[in-house]
Amino acid sequence: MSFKIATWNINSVRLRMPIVLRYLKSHGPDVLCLQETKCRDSEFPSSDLRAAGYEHLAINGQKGYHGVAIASRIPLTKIDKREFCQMGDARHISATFSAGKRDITVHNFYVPAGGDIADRDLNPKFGHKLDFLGEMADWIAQAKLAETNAILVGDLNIAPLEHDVWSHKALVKVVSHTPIEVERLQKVFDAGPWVDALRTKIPADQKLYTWWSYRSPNWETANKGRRLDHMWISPDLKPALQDLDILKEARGWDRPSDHVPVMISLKD
DNA sequence: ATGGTTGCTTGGCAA
Repeated sequence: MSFKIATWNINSVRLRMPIVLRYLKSHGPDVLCLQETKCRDSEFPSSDLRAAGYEHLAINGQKGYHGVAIASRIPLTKIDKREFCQMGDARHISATFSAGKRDITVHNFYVPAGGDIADRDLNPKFGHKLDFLGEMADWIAQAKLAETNAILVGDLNIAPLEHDVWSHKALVKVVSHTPIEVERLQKVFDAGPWVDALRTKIPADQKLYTWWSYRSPNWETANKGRRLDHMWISPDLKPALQDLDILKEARGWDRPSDHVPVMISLKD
């Protein structure tokens, strides 16, 4: 027996319902975490997800921007949302579910993208991103979130390793891959400490991407991707980690998100 | 070096 959990920045859940349902049908995650749903809770396509067998929903949305949600085949309890940086943004939701003998809590995050200029004095959005990561690290450490039976997923908007981007040299000053962001993300990681599920399965010396910009019409041949989406697990879950599936093919689906779904399976 | 595209909305951000 194993269970599957996936994360996907969907860039408007209402617009993407055809491909969400396609993914659920073809890959059957037990739990799907979405980011950038971009709609109010009342506008969330709950009935379509329920009809597809994902009856248990945890939604934290807002009009037009951000928004996170968890759709699950198995019951969700202890649904909780946390606000960061007193911005009122919908960027986190958590829930607990039973997987075999374990009760696992998943934290679903959408970290601020941070704007275009990697300087907090010139660009408040970059400062917000750094502050958000600081609050994440403090909370994870204080609440001991990663001690046991915990998973952190989401669009963290940072590609930390050299081979998480198509060219380390070309992107080292580009927001998402700058040393200060990588350092802040590392503090969030160490606050667990977490285990990087993707890099446990695919070594750090291999290129690995989950996002390809819309601004490249030939995204597939150019392949200038970045690994912005992450799945971290508490150390006790590492022996249970089975498979990893990064569905690059979904970037080529009709009216795609610029991110692709990432799924791990864990034996229970 | 710059601009490239998409979504939410319909002018201009945000990503």
